Amino acid sequence: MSASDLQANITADDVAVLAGVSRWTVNRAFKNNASISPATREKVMKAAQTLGYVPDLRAAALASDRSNLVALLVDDFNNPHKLVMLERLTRALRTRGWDTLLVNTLDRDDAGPALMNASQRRVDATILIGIQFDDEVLAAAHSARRFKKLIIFARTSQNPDTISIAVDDVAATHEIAQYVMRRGYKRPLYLAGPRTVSAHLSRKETFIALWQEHTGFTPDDVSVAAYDPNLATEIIDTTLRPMAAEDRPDIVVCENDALAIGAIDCIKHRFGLKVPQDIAVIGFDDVPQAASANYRLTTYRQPISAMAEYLVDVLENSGTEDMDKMFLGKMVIRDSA
Amino acid sequence: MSASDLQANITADDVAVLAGVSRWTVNRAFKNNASISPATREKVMKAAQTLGYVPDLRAAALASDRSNLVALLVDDFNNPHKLVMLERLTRALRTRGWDTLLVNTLDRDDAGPALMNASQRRVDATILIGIQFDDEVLAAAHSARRFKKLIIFARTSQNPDTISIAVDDVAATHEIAQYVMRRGYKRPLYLAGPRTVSAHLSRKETFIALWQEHTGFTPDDVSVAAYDPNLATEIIDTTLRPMAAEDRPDIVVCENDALAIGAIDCIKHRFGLKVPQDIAVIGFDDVPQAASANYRLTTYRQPISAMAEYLVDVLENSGTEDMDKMFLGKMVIRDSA
DNA sequence: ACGGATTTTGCACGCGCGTGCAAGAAAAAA
DNA sequence: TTTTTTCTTGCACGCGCGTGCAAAATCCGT
Repeated sequence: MSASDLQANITADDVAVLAGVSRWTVNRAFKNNASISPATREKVMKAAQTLGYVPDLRAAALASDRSNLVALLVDDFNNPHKLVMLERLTRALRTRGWDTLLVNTLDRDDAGPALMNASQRRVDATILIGIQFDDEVLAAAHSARRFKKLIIFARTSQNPDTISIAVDDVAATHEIAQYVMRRGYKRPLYLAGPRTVSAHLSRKETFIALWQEHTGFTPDDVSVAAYDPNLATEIIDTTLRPMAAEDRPDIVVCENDALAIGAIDCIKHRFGLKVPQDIAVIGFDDVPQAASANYRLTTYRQPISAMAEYLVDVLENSGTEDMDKMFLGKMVIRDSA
Repeated sequence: MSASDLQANITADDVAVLAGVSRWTVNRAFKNNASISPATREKVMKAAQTLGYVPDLRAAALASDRSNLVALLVDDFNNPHKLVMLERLTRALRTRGWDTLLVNTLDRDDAGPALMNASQRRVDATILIGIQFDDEVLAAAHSARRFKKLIIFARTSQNPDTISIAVDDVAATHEIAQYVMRRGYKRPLYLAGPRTVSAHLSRKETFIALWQEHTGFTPDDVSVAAYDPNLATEIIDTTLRPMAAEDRPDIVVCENDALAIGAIDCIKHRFGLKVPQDIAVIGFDDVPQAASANYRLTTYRQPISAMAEYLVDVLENSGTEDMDKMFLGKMVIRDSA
């Protein structure tokens, strides 16, 4: 057993000795656009390989004040769409050299501590995907000047210090409402998720306003406490249960697919009705299940990959201009409406 | 605008000056079991609050060689069970003071780079949840002595340098096989996921061996290339399609719920058959959807929360004893079998 | 009020690498 | 060959905090 076997941490110095260069040259070899000759780089890399050296990103982050790390705060693990977003985001980030700190916002009051958690790691940006981040929390977070960038993903925000990357809900809801009217549905029920404190025009408000405007009739709506299919099943059950058959909606327009899937389950299995013949259902997101033989859900697909790519663009941009961006998705017509 | 407004990074020194103590006392105030008087701690905390100071975990990690960070490598985002695991793991970790680096193993050949990615952050442990980590990759990773701990979660591994935290597949499969026999099913079809290189007894092999032993008859089996419901639907379709009705299996035993859900969709919607009357289905995992009115899936629930807690125990344990552990889950009987 | 036991506080040094510039080497031009 | 120009390489200093120990402060009983 030689002395080198006992050495716990191999540093650039060790590699430098073996390669016969200075420590700085070693680190340069690992840097992408560094000015170093191909010959020395190869020499260094070979030495690094035999020693099993990889640069220590903690030290690099400390010295340079850039961590290439983003925090991803997630508070809603019931919604299957989260898995899609996580995959797309981590893929785009890692492909372009960014690492992801996944922070589970444990409960409603945990948003503050979760943000603090991220800030202790000195991440370059914090990305919020979820619902519990109301304007109050955002303002508090930003006033503490603890975040270089605060990005709200797949959700619009009115907060001026925040970068919001989302689908244009108003345009999307227009398209959905148009479709619903064109197909001749008369009595929509809007199934919404938890109410956020944000005052901006949500999908629900937009839909209801549009429907009123075009038909003079105000649709009913109900809310589910979380974007959870099983909860949606229960809410639809208690909503439809007391209704006479002729009073029932002819379509349930859902804020997203998680709710739509729960609604379909309820309509088919609790009431023995057919979708779309008895009650149609329309969703939002186009989760993988929406395409399954069982649901064949008509929905609206968000361009998550494009949004994720744009998010990395934002990270790489050091300017100060307004980076908010709205995306357009597209309707996916299947059989449920 | 005062000078302090321009200061980018507030450090413990700044707090120390304001609180009238030394820098070390400031950091002690933020440490849990530090020897510090309640009075000074409060004084320090107040100063920290007015300055908006939080300790820099990068520097702490660098100085102490403990990061309180684990890497979570995930390679299979199609399986809805992953979302459950992610939630439970991040919850257990964060509750007990650990942060999570989520690394998306982008494709089959990315396991090595992904491990390297984790190692550059000098994480205290690397957790593998997925399928692409064959013994070869694990051995390579460990021989590079780059990981303090390599944990395989929810999957058994034969690798001796690895800590495996998983359900006892053999016991679980026994229970499932017993149930299937007791209910009088005669012609099971085993629906398995992608073949791993691991040589150990998988659920499939165990089931088939048990069935042979008890009935003398060898059940058929098919494999799906990924734990993806929609893929499972296609495989079941092509498997059943050429069969005469009387040759069809009377139950499909699935390696997990992702496959079982796809199988049910196929049986019901592609063939118009009833579950369980025409063909029964049994799963593994108990994903949230399994409880939905639509699937009512009979399955086997893994104690993910307990396993996650144990994982943190392992992290906090500095001993060298063998920390592998097998858990027992329990069958959840619903209507699908 | 005093000596010793106990708690609380301060500090030198190091963790591994980045920055920006200057010195050195190599290549190109004269 | 000599002189420029260009490319490579080396280095002092600092990033913010932990470790282990010694000095200082506080406490207790008598």
